[in-house]
Amino acid sequence: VTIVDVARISNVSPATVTRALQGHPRVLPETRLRVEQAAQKLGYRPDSIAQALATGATNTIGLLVPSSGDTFWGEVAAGVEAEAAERGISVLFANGHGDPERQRQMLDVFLRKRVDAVIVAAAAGRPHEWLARERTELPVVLIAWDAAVDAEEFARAQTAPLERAIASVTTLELPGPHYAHIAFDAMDDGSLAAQHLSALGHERIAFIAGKPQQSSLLRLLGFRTALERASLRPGPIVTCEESLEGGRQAALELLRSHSARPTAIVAYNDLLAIGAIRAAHALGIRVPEDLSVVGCDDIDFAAFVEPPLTTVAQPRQKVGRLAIRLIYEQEPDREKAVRLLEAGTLVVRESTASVPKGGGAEAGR
Amino acid sequence: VTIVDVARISNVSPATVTRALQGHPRVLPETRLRVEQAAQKLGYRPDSIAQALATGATNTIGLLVPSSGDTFWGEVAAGVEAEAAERGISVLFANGHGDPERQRQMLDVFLRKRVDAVIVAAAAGRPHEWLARERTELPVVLIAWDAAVDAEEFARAQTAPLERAIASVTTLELPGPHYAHIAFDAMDDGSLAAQHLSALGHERIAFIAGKPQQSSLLRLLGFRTALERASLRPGPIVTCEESLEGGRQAALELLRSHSARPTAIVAYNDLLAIGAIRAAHALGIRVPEDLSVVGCDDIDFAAFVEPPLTTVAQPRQKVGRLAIRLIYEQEPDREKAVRLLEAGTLVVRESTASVPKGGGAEAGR
DNA sequence: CTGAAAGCGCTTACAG
DNA sequence: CTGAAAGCGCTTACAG
Repeated sequence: VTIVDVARISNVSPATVTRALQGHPRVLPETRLRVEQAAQKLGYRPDSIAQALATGATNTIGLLVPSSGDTFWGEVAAGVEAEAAERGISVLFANGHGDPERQRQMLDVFLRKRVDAVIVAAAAGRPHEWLARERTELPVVLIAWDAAVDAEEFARAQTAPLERAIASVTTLELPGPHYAHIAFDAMDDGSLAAQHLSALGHERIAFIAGKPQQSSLLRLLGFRTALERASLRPGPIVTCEESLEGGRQAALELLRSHSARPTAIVAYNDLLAIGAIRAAHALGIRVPEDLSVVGCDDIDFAAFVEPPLTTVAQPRQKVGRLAIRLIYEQEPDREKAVRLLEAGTLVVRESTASVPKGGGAEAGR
Repeated sequence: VTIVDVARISNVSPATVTRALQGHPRVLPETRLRVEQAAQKLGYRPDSIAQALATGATNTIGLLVPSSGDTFWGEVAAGVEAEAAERGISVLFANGHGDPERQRQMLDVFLRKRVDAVIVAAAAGRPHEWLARERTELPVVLIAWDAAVDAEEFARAQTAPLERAIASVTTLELPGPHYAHIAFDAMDDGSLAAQHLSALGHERIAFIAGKPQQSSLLRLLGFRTALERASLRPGPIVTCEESLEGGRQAALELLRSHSARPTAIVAYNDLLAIGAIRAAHALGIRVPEDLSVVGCDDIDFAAFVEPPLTTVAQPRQKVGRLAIRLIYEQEPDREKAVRLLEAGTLVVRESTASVPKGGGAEAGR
């Protein structure tokens, strides 16, 4: 059943059917009614494909995630979908599997499907490079692009004077002009975590860092900033693989040391934090009585471990919604890169407590 | 850049461009080359929208999930996406929020976007009813439709003779003809769990059931079947709200009872199982030394609780992939409802162990 | 207020 | 092997 069926039944031309159904002002109320009834009766459903071809807009966006079946990106996707649905926009969904080549292929599919725009979450590689190769004017919004930083730079940021370290990281942040970027405020995450601990009276606070990526570096820098603000010297900083096991190993190293043992640990993310808690358990160190641990991200099971993990939650849904708003509300001034920084919020659970009596370090001696 | 641009540059008609690019056999190798080079040079990307309008196939399917940002359905979605991507099919993604009306709306969008088929995961309500109202021939495959059963029936199945109970549930199972249905084999899940425990020597095994839904009922019936096979009488069966807290309450009830305390519990799902473990901890009952607990689903954090949970994992990705295969490989004999039952697999972790010495019940006396 | 016509970018019989 | 033509189902100036 097409528009001409409706036209025939209601004794008007197809053009009038379009106008009537779209609420075009200059249509006789009576003919509008006739058309609507005919459409209703026939169960007419305008063909979006034909509409898209005629108008040039598909009312569809492409969403590229780095991995699905993951709660974190799943929720970002949920935010995208929800905001899109409210506006009558559909979302084409694809998984880049963290692989730049794969990502490019999916982008190509999106391009051919003539999406209105594409949202790329946690783009692999350097988006401005592979996007440029596609030769397209398609609006792109990046979510949480996390650039790799080289190992040297990473090491330097751990010890370099704070201001200089921050300055050098900041220059890396932009994924290039022309692309809007919505990022989680990683530096603020690190600050929130450290500040929470210093407010609890901790003075020896260690940091477990992850891969040499901007986000890890920024959280570390935020951590350093908060401590400096509290006139505290940062405790030991260790790097590890981003897994439960990595966190466990790192914490073991931190907690076994004979010199002043930290009374608190900030981990780059929740997985590392949970690993650290396991390490503490294994050494007979109680959490939070002897050691406080704070993670970052508030992944799904952060609330389910023992003890439930204090962490910094990211506004995942919000960031997804924002991306859609950016696409459909923003003046398309593509020369100026848009950049939005979204702050996380501290979620206090049971893995943190006031500093143990006597400063806590003694307990380890 | 359209097909006519390519045609002009390569000195052929648009029709020939189509043929050349599609690998149509009857094209002079030389002209094919010319066309390909022109396309390449211009960065020509055939417009899928136009193709869809001309051919009638969009190479796109619609996927409706009950909630996104959930690992379980996220993984089913990942399976769908992966299998689709391998076939060059795109997936339009929408969230029904478990609301039948909402679901219908999204289906309508899919219909207008002329998807080749739609996959509905965990459909809310009675799919054959609301699907019928859409007056469409669109192929539909349902994944894991879980029908509500009325409370009486639910109660009856706990006590009725096994064979009869099974028979009565089975009649409810089909979501109607015309719709393919891929389901997790819930009865087998329950059997696997119970069988694992009886093999460990447990004889007093309780069951914590969830909402009055088919899946809960079937797992219970599977549980009963396995016990009967092992010549064991089922332990107490309690029902509760499907949450951590619900599981905790139910277990409290089970474990506090002065009469013979169960040495093992099968819970309808992992959440309930984890709640049950918390209850045991609170009562000073050790898991798995004094009490074995097995869950079902293998949700993300099942491996992260203390102790890591023994559970029955569902083939989530597989089920997603299967749905796509059904759509693109199946002979479309729409009169015969296709129904696939996918079995889960037991994942043994640390919440189960051999029955405590002396039968265990004594421990509670 | 309404209609006839052209067009969106492709594909596919039908000829040759 | 290749081209001209018609068609997919809508929309939108352009007339009237």
